Amino acid sequence: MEKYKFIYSDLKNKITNNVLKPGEKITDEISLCKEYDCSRMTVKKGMELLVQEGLIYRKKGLGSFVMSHSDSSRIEIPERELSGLSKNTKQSLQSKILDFRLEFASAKIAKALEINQNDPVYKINRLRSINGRPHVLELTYMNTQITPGITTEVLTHSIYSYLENELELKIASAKKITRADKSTEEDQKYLGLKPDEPVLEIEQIAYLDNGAPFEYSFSRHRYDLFEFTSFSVRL
Amino acid sequence: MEKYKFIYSDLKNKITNNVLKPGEKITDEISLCKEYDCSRMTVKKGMELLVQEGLIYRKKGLGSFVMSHSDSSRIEIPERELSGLSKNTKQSLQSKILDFRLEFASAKIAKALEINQNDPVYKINRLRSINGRPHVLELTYMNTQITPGITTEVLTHSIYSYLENELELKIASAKKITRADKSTEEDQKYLGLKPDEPVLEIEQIAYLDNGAPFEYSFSRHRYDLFEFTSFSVRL
DNA sequence: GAGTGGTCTAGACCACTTC
DNA sequence: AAGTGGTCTAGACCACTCT
Repeated sequence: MEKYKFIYSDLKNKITNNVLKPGEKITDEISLCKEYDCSRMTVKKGMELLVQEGLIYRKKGLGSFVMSHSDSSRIEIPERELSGLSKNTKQSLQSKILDFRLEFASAKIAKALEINQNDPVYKINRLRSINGRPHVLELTYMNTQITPGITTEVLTHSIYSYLENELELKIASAKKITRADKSTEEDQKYLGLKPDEPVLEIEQIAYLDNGAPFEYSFSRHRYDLFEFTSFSVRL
Repeated sequence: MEKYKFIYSDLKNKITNNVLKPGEKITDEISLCKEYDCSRMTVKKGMELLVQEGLIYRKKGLGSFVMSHSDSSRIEIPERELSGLSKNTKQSLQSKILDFRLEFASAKIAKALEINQNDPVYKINRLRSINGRPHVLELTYMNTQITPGITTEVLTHSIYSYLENELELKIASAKKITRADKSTEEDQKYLGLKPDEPVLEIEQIAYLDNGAPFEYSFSRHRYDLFEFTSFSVRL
């Protein structure tokens, strides 16, 4: 592991394990250089990751300090996470395939996936449940050129691990749009919602490390089971 | 302005003005060093900001490339933005004060603002409209110690500009939780929603540059007028 | 082999805070 | 004045991609 990532994860561990407590001052950069046997720039690079994550804040002339952290009851999904679910819960996750077919790309889908209209795409509609309880309805379109060989077998497990382990593709980034929406009859049927109960929809385009969009998806979550957390820092 | 920020904003301008087009290769680091008369680390620091924003991607051995960008019809609010609205729209924004009073902090509010229960807090309930049309119902709690002197006068304008210009406080970061919710009768009344129409709620704790939380707010947006965009990069 | 970005160094100078 | 983090330099070496 790179030095700066080691410093980042080492300090992160100390914060989450409460070895470094909220409000507490963190050892200064020069001392950390000696502790980790590296240059100041490397310490800075590691610390910067902690700042971006909202775990610490730093003030010129004063030092670096641990920020206070929270806890919640719903399923929290950090905005940074790229996968839909898999890594975010240690509970048992099932996927029921509602629809799986090839389609001609519509104008909207073609634009998102940066392909031509009417190019073939996989259309995947899955109901994802945790401990047998429906949580999310996930509609996914994928580029058949980039991600060939999708089967029902792959879909019942994790698409992402197939892409990374079998196809050796590197997932690099994702654009997300979050909105609230009235539930449709389909939502109500599969998620067990009443007609007046809404969903939280995440529209996502996921990109490989070569900038190519390989997935365009719409995840409709039960409004009472999900919330998305994020942290932003001023430039 | 610092050199790396100049490089960042200069390249950003070239991308948004389509001087650098989607997919196009960006001049390599060494050449940029000469162009901007600086070291490689400085060029890197500027480019890194563009990567975080999803404007470019970089590949070892290949170069840096402009990512494709989108456009939308609703009001888009980048997740990075800290303010509620003010900067995100050039249209006329009005604030109607529905409630403004002092209250004893509840356990929940005290925890968020890191004060003691029953400490005094400002409670502010505002209806924010754009071009006369109600968009957001904003319930805000503020620490009276940190942000004294809040008046109806201040509230009808921007709280943020009062804090930054009058009190000279520096707003540094914010934690946000995004969720969908059924509209309450109050939501329906002020936002003009039908009973079955939902809201998009953003719960936010905003922090100063000394790590102190000064604001805890709940913004309930019309579901059909808002969506929140975000971009995430794998570490 | 030539070109690219990624990591890292060992300093320098500055701005800010506290004493 | 001493201590802190922020910016910047002018290199080094490595890993990766393409030819």
